[in-house]
Amino acid sequence: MAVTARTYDASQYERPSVTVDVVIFTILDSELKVLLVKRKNWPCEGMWAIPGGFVDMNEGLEEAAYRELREETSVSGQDVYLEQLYTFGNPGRDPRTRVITVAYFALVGADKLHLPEGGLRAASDAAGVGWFSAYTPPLLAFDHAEILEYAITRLRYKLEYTAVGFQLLPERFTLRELQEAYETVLSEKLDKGNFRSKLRKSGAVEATDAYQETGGRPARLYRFRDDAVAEIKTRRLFP
Amino acid sequence: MAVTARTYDASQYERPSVTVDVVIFTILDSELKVLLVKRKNWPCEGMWAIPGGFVDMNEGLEEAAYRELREETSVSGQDVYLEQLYTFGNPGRDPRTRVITVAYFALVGADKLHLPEGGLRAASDAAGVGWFSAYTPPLLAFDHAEILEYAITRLRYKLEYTAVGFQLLPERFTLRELQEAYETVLSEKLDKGNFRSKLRKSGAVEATDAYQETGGRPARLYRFRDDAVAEIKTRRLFP
DNA sequence: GTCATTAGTGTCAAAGTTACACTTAGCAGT
DNA sequence: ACTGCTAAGTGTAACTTTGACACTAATGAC
Repeated sequence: MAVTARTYDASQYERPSVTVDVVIFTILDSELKVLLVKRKNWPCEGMWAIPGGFVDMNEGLEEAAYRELREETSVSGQDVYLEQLYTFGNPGRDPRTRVITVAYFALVGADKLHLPEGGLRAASDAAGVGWFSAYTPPLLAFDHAEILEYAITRLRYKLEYTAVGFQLLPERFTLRELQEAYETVLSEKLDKGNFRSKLRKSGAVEATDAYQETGGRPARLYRFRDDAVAEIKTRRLFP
Repeated sequence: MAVTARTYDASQYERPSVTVDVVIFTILDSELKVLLVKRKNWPCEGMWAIPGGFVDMNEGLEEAAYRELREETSVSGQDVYLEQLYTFGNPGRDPRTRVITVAYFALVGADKLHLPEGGLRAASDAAGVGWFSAYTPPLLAFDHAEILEYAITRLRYKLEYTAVGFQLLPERFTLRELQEAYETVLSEKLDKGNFRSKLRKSGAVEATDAYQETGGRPARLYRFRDDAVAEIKTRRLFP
């Protein structure tokens, strides 16, 4: 920070705007979905965009990201995984003025979503909200396609090395559901036996005594053991 | 970016300042060193700080980081590894005004350094420059201790999974020097045989026909094969 | 009962990791 | 010129992880 710069009277310089954008992922219908909002105003009106907003003067960045998340999905802080992604600041990425955006990505369990569809906030710049397939999104405003791509790459990395995938599922889930979530995000088939034995060794989940109906033999429901996260974070969890 | 926020007339809001800070690492005397500057002015005058400066209105973030790097070390873009680290933006991290800083980290080969000591820039906020042990830095200004810690963590990660360690060494190096660089950064002893066989399999280096004197048998000098980087980046290089 | 379907476990070969011992090449002292 | 020291550089064998695949178990439909 401002250490070796020319001596600086802060008030006399033009300053960029700073926003946070939050790439919100969930899994619906066995697909990785991202939440997008439709722009109402110039520029890029009518196009879809990653939700975001200006950082208030007395608000931390993460705080702002949580606020956006709450405004968009009514999901509270405890129920999501939120992580800073990257900061995008090319001059010219927004035609109005210099805007630097700190992008976050969030994982929300489908069960946590009281879908915002129809329940749009009042004083909004958005003309609509919806979940879109993350791999085949509509044409996006500004440089948001780049941000989304970056978020997907990071999500895949995270999933391979940490236990963060649980955040995409309801609190209790079958191992098949978990495996499908991983397969969806990684776009890759995993071996059932190997997936399960690795999970067992990691100690990341514990069995509940409930079962879920399926087409065949009922599947045991599992729960994520959050006290195990710390360990797991360090070693690779899945192939 | 600014999508769902209240309708927004940019001119009427107060805006934060945005800076870039660059954590510059090198290896000197078998130690991981970080470049720090001594602050001349309030606040935190007399304390050491990570070099940084304000982002100009028409300048990209990475561009600004390269500029800082050049100003501080006279090292050009080709000779360094530079990567965005994290954005720190707690209100109150700078007592003067709201400052959001985009932190970068840089790896510079010791041979590239025309040391800035004595050759300080003129119109500077800094009263001194120096290389410090990254693990036992002096008391740092603002939240720079946190930034440094974060940078070290990231550097270690990077080193384990990519071939980025070469950036810390001169163009030609012995395998022992390379191993020592890794050991220094990871703070961990590595096995000579395993280190070498892994390197051989990876194809990351090629032998030159020069040798370097040592206490015993002379050591072959190697060169980094930059055409191999692309592949290596994806798989884990060292234990 | 049989069949279809999905849950869940076990095995084994191939690949990778780790610890450690060995050979090689230069230098210095006698 | 031999001996011993130092550091370069290679090899091997036990162990662990991985990946492919086959097998058994529990339920509903017929």
